[in-house]
Amino acid sequence: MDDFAYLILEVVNEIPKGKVSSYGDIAKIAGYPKNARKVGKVLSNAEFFGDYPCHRVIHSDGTLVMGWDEQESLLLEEGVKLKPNKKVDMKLYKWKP
DNA sequence: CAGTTGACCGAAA
DNA sequence: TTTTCGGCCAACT
Repeated sequence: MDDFAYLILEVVNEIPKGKVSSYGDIAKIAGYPKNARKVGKVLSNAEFFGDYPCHRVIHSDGTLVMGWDEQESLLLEEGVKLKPNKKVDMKLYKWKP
């Protein structure tokens, strides 16, 4: 567990139910605006560190993360509605601190 | 030690 | 609108 991962997980943990955010935004909030890619890596292992709502983190465009199978179901379970094109409605669900 | 890769992003074509 | 490209940085080969 390094400091970077800790910051990321803190931010992710602050996302309220029914809201989502993007990797880039989270990286920015954490203080590492360029490390968006690493955020993905950390979140992939986030479960190992503890229970975090990493499924609430999506692409900046609102599309679900590529290469991830459970995210859609998890979001629906949280109450986040998806458009027919499998995209999250950022207008309503984009989380801004 | 050098080259790829990745749950990415934003701008440009 | 979709595709391409460059940039960023840690981990892996």
